[in-house]
Amino acid sequence: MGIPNLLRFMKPFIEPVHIKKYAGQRVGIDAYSWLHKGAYSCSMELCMSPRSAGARRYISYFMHHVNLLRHHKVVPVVVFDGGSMPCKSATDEDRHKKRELSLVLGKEKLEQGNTAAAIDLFRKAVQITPSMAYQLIQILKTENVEFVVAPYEADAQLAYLATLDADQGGIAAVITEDSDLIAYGCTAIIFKMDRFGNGEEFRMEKTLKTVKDGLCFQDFDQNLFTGMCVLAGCDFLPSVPGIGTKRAYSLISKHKNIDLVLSTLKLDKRYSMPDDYIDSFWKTLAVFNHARVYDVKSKSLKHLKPLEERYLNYLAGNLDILGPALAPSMARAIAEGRLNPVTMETFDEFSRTISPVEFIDTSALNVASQYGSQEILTQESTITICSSEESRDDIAAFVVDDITSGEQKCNKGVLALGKFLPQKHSSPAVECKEVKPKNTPDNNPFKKRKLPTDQESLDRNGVSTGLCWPLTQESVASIPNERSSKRQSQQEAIRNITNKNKDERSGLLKFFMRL
DNA sequence: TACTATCGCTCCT
DNA sequence: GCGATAGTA
Repeated sequence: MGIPNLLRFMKPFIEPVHIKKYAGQRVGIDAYSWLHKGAYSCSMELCMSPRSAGARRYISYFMHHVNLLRHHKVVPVVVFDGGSMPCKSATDEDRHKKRELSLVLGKEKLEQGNTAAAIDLFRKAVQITPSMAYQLIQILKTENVEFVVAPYEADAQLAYLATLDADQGGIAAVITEDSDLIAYGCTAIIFKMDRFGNGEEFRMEKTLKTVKDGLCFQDFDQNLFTGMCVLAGCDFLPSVPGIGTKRAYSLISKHKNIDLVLSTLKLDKRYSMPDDYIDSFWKTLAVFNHARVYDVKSKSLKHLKPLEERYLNYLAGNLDILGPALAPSMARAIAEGRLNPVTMETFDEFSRTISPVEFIDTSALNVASQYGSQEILTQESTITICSSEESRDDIAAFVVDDITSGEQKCNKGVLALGKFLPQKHSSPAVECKEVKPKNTPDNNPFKKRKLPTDQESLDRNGVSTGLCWPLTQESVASIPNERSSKRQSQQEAIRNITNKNKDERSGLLKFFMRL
């Protein structure tokens, strides 16, 4: 997903960093990145028994990283994606079917005793659901970790927070795996952060100043830079075939004017630019520049950057392409994690809060007994609960894994998280009612990373992870909306087969024109 | 030759 | 996302 190849292209401007560099500062986290990685470690449980303790290991993964940050005196600010409308485009169905297929095949392999193959398939079937995000939010609340649910894209929200001062709720950098943050003009981004806090840092300001490896962005401003990204292809608009990061850079570098680049490209016989490409291009650029975000201070929706007059004219006053405005009370309820942005239902009506005790009790201890050991994460350390004979009902044996030194020390005493110690009578795995799918209005513009489409998918926490706009069915079909460009091309192949006559971009035009 | 497109593999414990 | 490689202007 994001801009294909952008990270590789920007490699000369990306430097190693350790999270401790941001000690004393606030750093934003793209929740999806860590949820996704965490879910990888328990994909089988999420598929086979989503309500089991093991299926919540993704929370352990997430909290380990949160506590790593806190250990280094970094203040984490977790940002979640908003939801999406229930659009049933062909691509969604394809994607959904693929996941279903992976699930079915995975179960088959498991029955046949081929666990390795089954796990491989379960990894392809697993998805991040609103329920998973909500359960994480409960833990974040009890751990006093600041979080916000973006009205639409988490990326835009993070880029916005990066423009604010810390006393306004701003952040000094963003931790993500998504190259879109670069296109949004985010000032400092940490990619590929590992469990020790090592990552790779991109700084926009530095990039626009430095000349390196034959790349020079000195004549670029933020708009040209974002234009280059859009030109290279993004989730909202595929690139003109044959144009990737390098040619996009060359074109912008040569003309230093987007209008000129587009008209040159249109006249270039080597490429075939769709008729509506230029129109779509400007609207996509408008999204990257002015997406709707939530402002914590004023508790209302704002634009990432104030709207320029030319866009106002261009969009003819219709700003819904940036995501429709929401009533402040609703925007706030979503941002604070009280309202499911997919269904617009109150979470509390349907989901039960999981207390940290229950969480650790089930996910750490039960898993420990099943798998040998389980990590519990505190602000200071990673504590491994062992399922050895030493473990008793009331006090578990644990190993403190010092985050800084990497040393393992056997320890049976002081636990910063005394409350996480198991209760004498371990409670059964928490039953969490899933959010019921409800008839959601078609104009619900949310992102569809977490959209349950039927009861079956709910039962296994299944949802798709694509991007979704307030689109008509046909327009949705035209937008590549997967995180991976591979899937994107697969979808396109399928789409071409299932609907040969459809110009894949006509839908996007309809989308823009409809609004 | 330079670049884009595509494939298979890897993320997790 | 990465590296390797196939395809193309």
